Amino acid sequence: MPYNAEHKLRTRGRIVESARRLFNHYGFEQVSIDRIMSHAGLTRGGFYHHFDSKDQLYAAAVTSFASCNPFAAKAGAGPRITEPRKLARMLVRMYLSDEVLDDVDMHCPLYALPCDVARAGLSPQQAYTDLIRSMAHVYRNAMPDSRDAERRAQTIVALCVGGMVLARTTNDPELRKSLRAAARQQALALLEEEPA
Amino acid sequence: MPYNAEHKLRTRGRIVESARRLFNHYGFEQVSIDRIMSHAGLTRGGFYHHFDSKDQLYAAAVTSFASCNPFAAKAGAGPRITEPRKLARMLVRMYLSDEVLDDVDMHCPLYALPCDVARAGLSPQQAYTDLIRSMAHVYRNAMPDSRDAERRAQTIVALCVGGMVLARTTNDPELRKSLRAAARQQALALLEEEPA
DNA sequence: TGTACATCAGTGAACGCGCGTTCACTGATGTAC
DNA sequence: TGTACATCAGTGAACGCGCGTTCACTGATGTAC
Repeated sequence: MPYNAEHKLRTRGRIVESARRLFNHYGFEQVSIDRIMSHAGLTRGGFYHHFDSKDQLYAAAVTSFASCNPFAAKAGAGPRITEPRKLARMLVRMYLSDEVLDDVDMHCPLYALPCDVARAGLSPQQAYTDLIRSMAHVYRNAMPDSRDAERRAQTIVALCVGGMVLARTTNDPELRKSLRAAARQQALALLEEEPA
Repeated sequence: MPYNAEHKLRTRGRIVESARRLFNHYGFEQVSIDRIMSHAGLTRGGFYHHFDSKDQLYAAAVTSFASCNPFAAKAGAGPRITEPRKLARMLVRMYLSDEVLDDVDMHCPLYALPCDVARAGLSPQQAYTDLIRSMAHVYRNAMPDSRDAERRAQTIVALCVGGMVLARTTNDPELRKSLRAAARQQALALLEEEPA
């Protein structure tokens, strides 16, 4: 058998990673297979030894999105944060930061590809639902139990995603800043708020 | 002079309206000029008597949402609302309502097409910026002057858009409801809040 | 150990199709006389 | 009032390009002997 089994798998992984970054950046339709393959250091033709179609690659890329937390690498740099409220505060600040807005590779699928997913099949939608729930869970854990903790947690998620969607769509740098600042301030206030 | 001036304007309006609905439904790339023209009861060739390019049509479609606001027709059914705070409350409730979520023709471009615009040219981005500003303006007007009225207005916009983006992305009906309910409650609270 | 061979990951040219755009033309309209 | 005419909104065929996909080929690799 030529090449060991791992070799093909590693190449496949490179294609998916390349696709994930490019889709994030430019959207599904705007990125050609040729470009994805070149970006992965390969040529067009080999693509169909790994995937049946561009759609199938898309599903693989979305899955790889949701499974790997984009902030993990960054958060891992400093000391590990275990205190729930500290973690929640950091997540809000990071999510809406200039740093993340400017580095497309760290963009969250929730605001990077929401339209593509709304049109896509069921399995990406499930991955997105899980991602929303896991984000809300982090905020929920940062609050004392109360009747409306879940509502506040979901509000924070909406603020984070809404702030970033809007920042991405406008070309006015001042508005990009102030929209995220407004969302951040409100989200942090919701974390500190006394339980109802 | 053949045809009166109004005639061309009316045709143009039909094209824009057709584009607005189809773009909202299927996304910018997925809808061809041919399809837009057919949908408007015209043929492909005439398009360039009205627009220089598909991008320009896109910008016009986004702009048309703000001016010929689809909520207007719905709101127009009842008595005309002039009191700013009442208007703002109604806009929040309508924006995040089941009714609007289920009727794609009423979707706001801010959450229906955000990914398309991130890559698109300048004029669509400008149209989006204007739309964000005009929404914030409605909320701003509903509040007494204060140091942080603008911030609160922008927070409400982020909540509205974030809530709808997430609702569109998930396939869990309960989550679709609760995310919007959370965003709505917070947005309405911000409208009523005492100025800082 | 060395060599011949089979496998298949990867190559790059080519195909077909759809779409944005162009262009020569048509025919409905308002105007001039 | 009737007719000839100029305008230009709208038509539909055609063009060019890019992209998803196919395919015959290459050459690096592990295996058989």
